[in-house]
Amino acid sequence: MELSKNFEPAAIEAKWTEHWKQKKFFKSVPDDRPPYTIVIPPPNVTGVLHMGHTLNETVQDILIRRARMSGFNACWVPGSDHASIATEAKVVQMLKEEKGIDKNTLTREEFLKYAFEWKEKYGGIIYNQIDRLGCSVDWDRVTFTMDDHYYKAVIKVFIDLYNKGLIYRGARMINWDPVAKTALSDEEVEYREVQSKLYYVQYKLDSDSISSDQVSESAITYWTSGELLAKAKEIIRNLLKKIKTDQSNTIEKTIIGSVTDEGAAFLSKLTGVEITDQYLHTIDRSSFNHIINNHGDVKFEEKRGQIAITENDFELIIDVLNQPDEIIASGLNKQQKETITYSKKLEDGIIIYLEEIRTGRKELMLQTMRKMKGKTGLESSPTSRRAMPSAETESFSHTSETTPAGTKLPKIIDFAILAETGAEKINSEYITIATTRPETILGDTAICVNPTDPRYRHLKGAYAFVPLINRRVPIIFDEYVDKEFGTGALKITPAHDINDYNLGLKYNLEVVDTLNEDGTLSEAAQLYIGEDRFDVRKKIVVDLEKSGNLVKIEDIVNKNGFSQRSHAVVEPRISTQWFLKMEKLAKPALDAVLNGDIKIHPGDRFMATYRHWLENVKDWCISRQLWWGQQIPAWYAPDGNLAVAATRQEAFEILSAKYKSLNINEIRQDEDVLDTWFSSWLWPTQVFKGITDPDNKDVRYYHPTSVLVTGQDIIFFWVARMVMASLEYEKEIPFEHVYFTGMVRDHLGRKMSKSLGNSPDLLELIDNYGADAVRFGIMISSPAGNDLLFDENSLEQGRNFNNKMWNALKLIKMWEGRQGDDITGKNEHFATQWFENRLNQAKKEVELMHNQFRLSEGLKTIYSLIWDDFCSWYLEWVKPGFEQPIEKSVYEKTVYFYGELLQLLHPYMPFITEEINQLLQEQKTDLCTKQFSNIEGFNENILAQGETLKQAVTAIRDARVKNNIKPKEPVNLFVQTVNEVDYQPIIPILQKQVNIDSTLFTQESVDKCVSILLGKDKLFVKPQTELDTTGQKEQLEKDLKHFENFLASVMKKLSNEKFVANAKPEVVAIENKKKADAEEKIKLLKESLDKL
RNA sequence: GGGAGCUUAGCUCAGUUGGUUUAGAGCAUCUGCCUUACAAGCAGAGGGUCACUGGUUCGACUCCAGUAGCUCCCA
Repeated sequence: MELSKNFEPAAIEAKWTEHWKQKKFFKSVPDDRPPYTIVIPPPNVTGVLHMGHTLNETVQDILIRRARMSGFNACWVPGSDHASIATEAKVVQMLKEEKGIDKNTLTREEFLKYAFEWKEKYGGIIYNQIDRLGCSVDWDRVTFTMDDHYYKAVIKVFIDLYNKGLIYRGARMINWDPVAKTALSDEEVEYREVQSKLYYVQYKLDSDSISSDQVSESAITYWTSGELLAKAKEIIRNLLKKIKTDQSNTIEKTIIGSVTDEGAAFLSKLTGVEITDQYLHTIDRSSFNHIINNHGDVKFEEKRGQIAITENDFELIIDVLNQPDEIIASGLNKQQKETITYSKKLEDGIIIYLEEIRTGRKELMLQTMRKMKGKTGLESSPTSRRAMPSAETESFSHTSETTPAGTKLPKIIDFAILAETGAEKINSEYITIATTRPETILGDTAICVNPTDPRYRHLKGAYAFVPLINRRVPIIFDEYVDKEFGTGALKITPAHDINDYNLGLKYNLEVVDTLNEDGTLSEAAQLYIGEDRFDVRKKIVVDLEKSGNLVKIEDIVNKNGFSQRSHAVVEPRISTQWFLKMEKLAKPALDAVLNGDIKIHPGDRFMATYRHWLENVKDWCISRQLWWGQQIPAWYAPDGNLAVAATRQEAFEILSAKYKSLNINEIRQDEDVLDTWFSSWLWPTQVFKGITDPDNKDVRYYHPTSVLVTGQDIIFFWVARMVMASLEYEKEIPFEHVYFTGMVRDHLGRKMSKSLGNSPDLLELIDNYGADAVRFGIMISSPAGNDLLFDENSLEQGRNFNNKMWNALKLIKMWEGRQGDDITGKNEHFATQWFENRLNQAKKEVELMHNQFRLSEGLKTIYSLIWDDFCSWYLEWVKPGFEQPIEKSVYEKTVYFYGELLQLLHPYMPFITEEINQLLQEQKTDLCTKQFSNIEGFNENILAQGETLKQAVTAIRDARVKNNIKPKEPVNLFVQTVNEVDYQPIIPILQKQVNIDSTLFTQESVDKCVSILLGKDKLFVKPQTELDTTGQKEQLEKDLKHFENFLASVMKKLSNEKFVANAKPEVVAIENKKKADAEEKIKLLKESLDKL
């Protein structure tokens, strides 16, 4: 048989795909074997596979193929989801462009007919791609989220959750896509930075509403004792957050302090309020642990719920305020104790002053000062003058009252909390707000300022007028407002901003919805009615300027929400939608992951994300104003009362109980459909019909599935919700493992996107490189969870690998016809023995990596096993001379080894391995179903001999190059070693590999040779021609230098008494051995140098 | 603004409880080879203050803290 020069994937891939299908290898039905199940994360039915999918499907195929070859009943369910918004948008566009039909002229039924036609036409693209990639899915189980049974399941779940009281209908602020004219879930909105303008607009104040005495007050911040307490807690908490290291429970503990009389007097003076509250710093449990762990000599005790720290470690404060802004003073205080006083400016203009009183640990203090060098004028003014914060600041001090009497004086911390003074001039005629969306001022119903903001303190109870429409709106005070942003005054538009909406609820503000569905202004806006929001923005700026309300315009970069589907700017909008209460569902879903029932890979990198989301879960808006999807099974009587039921008839029966005279045709079904994720969260269950046919044989066998492979970006959208759905409806987790793949980027690290044109076409890649090479390329550099920088170079590497394997096949096939008798004791026997051990070792490594989902490393191991160990070493070692026969047993072993290698690689590169396996020798079974045999042990000693052989070959080749000894010139070899036995088996191969005539063992150095240090042994290579020693001398000197440096570092360790005393004995022994070895090598090298 | 993570060779990444003969791989680079499986190859080589600053320790790429830069998620 003639084999082509290079491997040609195209025909071979088609052949095997067809063969596998015909044999139904990937069809799975429940049997006695343990199941291994994967459900594909359903891609969008009308989309195409991008590189992210490709990575995903490849990972799944590797897992499922390996499981199939390891005794499992492997089942991989393919399918796709209906992607309501994306698909509907595409169908609408197609109707318009291809048929000239406007969606509005169609009935729902007509539209759906077109949509299904579209799905039939384009839905196959994605399945074809999965097929071409070699994915071993069970095509008999392909599922689509709009299949009849699936549709019913979604409806059933909706009704069930409604009856459980978890689904409700309500008016809420939602994300509105004015182009698709539908609500979007939070996850379907993408935030992007855009260049925009910040408009400063002044609103005239209603002068009657401002009391005059308030205006005259100075701008100093006043706090009530309660406010001060809260503020202090917040500051300390924020500071301590920085040193929070573990995520254990956040039980709050009081750590230090209470106010002294002196401190209380100061606070009273500052606030004008009598201080009765205890002034406490709080700290959370994890910060506390951190301090305990990192300051070993911290002593603390609990007393009346307070813990007094009595440690004397300066570091604590450094940790808390790790970078003081300024050291104000240092020196001795009245009690002749060393003190250091420094300040830290915090947000909100608050300065915290701390005074450290040291009790004799001068050195530590100096050390700390050194740290602060450059930040302070400390060194030039080491005065003993006690710092007195200047005129406008005062300080007070206190000691911890919780320190038990008689104990060593604890550290004393002085502090003062001060308000920064010097606010802007008060304007009692106008209040100026800043906004990026001036068109929304028509919906303003309040202005909000921060209650601690001195600039607006005088406006309590005041009103202002909205420009152009003169609506009188109140000025309200809420902590929510950021004093730093804009003017510190915020206009409130409850109908068009989620935060404003919440404030509206809190302060009972009027809601004025100024927008229509399509993004034009409504009648409620009073002006610009019917005009687009962006046109109005331009116009209103002009009008505000004319009316004298526009103060200034600044450039600003801010984030806008865009619809993931239509890319329109999303409008927050009040709307009546259906919601699912998440809290009760979230709890068990969180527990399942926290208690380890579901294991996330890699490690727990994504645990925090999962947890964070489930602990802060919000109700899920599940309705969408579309036609493509499951229509909400809610039916309305003419007066708006509703019933939730699967059919019109059932709904009618419920409603007619209330309305005796109701006609069945009078009731009307809700127009909206359900969010696509509301169907895909049932995926692991309903692909086995678990919802529509509970407890059926399939779902009992396959569920919970083994592993879910998906991108980390849909932890919320999908992973968490599937856990909820399975726990609710199957009473068990949906999958045991979750494997997160990274994001695929281009080789410059940019996201793949259509607009950048950096997203390659999968089928084109397969055409160019072959599916195996694509799989190889995408896997070789994608450790779990890491982003993958996709580069066609790695596909090239895959293609080269294919050719390497192809050529190895050709070589072995050449030997097939020239098998000779076995010769006992012939040298090739070492090669087969060695490779057998090496193979077992590698198999073990690969198994280990698979168990840890380290697939990329598994592939690397196999790649190097095949290329380096098998092709570069083993085949060269057993290769017979030109036109010489090969021993029969060696040939057979070689064929066997190659078969084993192919099987090991098969899950990663299924096509070429099947093909070569088939060509290697006639096979009874196909590789894809061939079961792995048990892994046998390996002999370390033989592996070590193999290593010696490899090193000797490399070293002698290197010596030849460096000393200009031609490869064709035979040399003699002398080996100086105490382990002759280890050299005996490898010498024949060594001689053959580096063209050695004869080998002798020697006890002494040999003249006129190149000497090579190999471990503790010495090799002398004696050429026939005269030796040029300059190169060799250089090399020897270099080696000598290296070992001398090494010896020095070892000696440094060994001469350290503490090391010898504290380190484990075996570690010391190792160091001693290193020393002895190094000394010996240095001796050998010196000898060699002397000879020259 | 809040949270999570990353930083090791030109590039992409390993480095498994702190001690492995003073850090490994692939790609890229350089040198020599059209050697009878493979030039999409073979044989060699060079290249790293493990981001920075401190701390803990007899000992730190590894543990801790801070700083800087980058990324993602949430708002």
